[in-house]
Amino acid sequence: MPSKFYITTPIYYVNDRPHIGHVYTTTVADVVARYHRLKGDDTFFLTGTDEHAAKVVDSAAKNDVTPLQWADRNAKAFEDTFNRLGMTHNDFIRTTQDRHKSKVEHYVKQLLDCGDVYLGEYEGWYDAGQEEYVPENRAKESDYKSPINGKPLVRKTEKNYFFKLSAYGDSLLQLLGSGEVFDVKPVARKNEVVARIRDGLNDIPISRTGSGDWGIKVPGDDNHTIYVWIDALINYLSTIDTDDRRKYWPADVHFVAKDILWFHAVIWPAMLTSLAKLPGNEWMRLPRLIYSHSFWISEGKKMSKTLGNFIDLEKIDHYVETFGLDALRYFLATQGPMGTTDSDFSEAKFIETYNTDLANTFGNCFSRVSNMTARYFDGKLPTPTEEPESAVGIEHDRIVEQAVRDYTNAMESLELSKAAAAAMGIVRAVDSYIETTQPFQLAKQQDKLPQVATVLYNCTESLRIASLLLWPFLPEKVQEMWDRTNCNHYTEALADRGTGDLDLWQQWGRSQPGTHIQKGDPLFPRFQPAKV
RNA sequence: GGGAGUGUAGCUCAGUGGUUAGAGCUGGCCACUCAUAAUGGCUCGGUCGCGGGUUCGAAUCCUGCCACUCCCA
Repeated sequence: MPSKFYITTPIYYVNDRPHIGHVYTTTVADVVARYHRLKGDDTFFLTGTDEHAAKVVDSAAKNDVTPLQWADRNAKAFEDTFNRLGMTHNDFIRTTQDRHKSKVEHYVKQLLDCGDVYLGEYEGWYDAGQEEYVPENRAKESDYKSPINGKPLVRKTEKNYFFKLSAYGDSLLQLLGSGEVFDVKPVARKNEVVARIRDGLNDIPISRTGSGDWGIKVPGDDNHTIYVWIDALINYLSTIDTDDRRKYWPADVHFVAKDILWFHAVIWPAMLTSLAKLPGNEWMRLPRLIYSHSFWISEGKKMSKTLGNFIDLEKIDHYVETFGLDALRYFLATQGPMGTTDSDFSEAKFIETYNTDLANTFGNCFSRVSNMTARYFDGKLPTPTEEPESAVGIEHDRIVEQAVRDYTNAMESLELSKAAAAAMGIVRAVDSYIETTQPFQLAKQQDKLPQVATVLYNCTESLRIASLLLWPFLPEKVQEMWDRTNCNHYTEALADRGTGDLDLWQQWGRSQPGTHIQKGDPLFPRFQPAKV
């Protein structure tokens, strides 16, 4: 049954240049969003930029522009990058936009009015570079210097508005315990969160002073600016808090990297719980799932600019130019750090994945099947003369049915690697089926042509179904394949963030005999590493 | 300092008490030729980090050690 599906990436810190981390999270979210559109779900996929950090003001000053000009420039870099990489987000939210700021003011006002945000006093060790306080035990560990940049921490006392986080520990623990309405994945991350909540929650400051005009003021108190993290979290809600979009809430998945898990798994749901208590806000339920992935390392080592192994935009573009956009998507989605350990982005691994799965398996199998169709049946999909399984006693359509089930289950639980493997399994089964049935031998005997027809029909049908499952990972090349096999109606239905009908499309036997099948160039030319 | 994990074939990983520990990739051999030197089959390869314990029986449970990783508002 089609339903609504709302998926988000974090909004990205606008002072950064887009790099593999941003591209990874967004790609993974895009694969999942495309899967839901393929299924027919009314899908909303959100990404954007987080712009109110104080460092934006500094960078702008250094570059001799206004903060907003600086933010405009860098936000555009993210938007351009995601568009160029074929991301299908439905909206791109910027925290400097009025539509966001007005909502933030509104929600914070509500929290003030209900007493969950109050004026208090905070004293602690402040890391000016990171714009955050460092807890006492960690400050001591790092010798009262910034753990990030080594500059001395400052003892700072300030009046702050606080959010009553301490009031929400028990209800969060209870919700996480059942995992039914609100959950954190993977389980190891959830356990970390639960353990920390059990340690006890303190109220947290949600405002800062002295940030000039940059940021959103605390309603009714111009001396205080809403802490940038609070401002940022609200984007998930502010973007869809309109009459025509409210139906998308709650978010089905917030994809985040492990470094920002706490904000999403504790502070954000606590804020929402607080907001939802207020009349008219009953719809502000908690997000269903926070999914926290890990980091990429590069060529076996932590990425660093000095090591020269940083996967920046230039490097990403290089991979896209050399292997194609789909190859990058496939590599990120299937080899990436969806679990609790970091993954290694290495050129050798990239090439291996590309050649093994895309060139040798998917691309080659399509070539051999379409080529035989051209050779023996004049490029027209032949009419099968027997039941699918009777050709050689292999229940070929059953194999496909099982693979579709495995794929769907994996996708629903966000096991992208497993899902792709299930789709590839269909292709491997076709290769094996061809080996067993030997259509190229049978074709030498005129009276065996009906058998060849059945075999090729079964292969084509299997590949068609595999292509549907692979589309979220490989949209460009799959669409090219659909062009060549008269399946443009899929492309048309899915164009422009449209929706498909996987339940119907994946049914066996929907390919019409007589359909023209065009061989064409290899979908994924095998990559030959330059010999040294 | 406190807490939580991980350690299984060259590589990435699956396998939570029960026959000779598995998959994919890589290497080797064979077959095939429709296909992108592709595909298919076979095969090489592991004292399941190390030591103790529980058990008829442990990669799987307990414990000590070693190594690595992650989390600590």
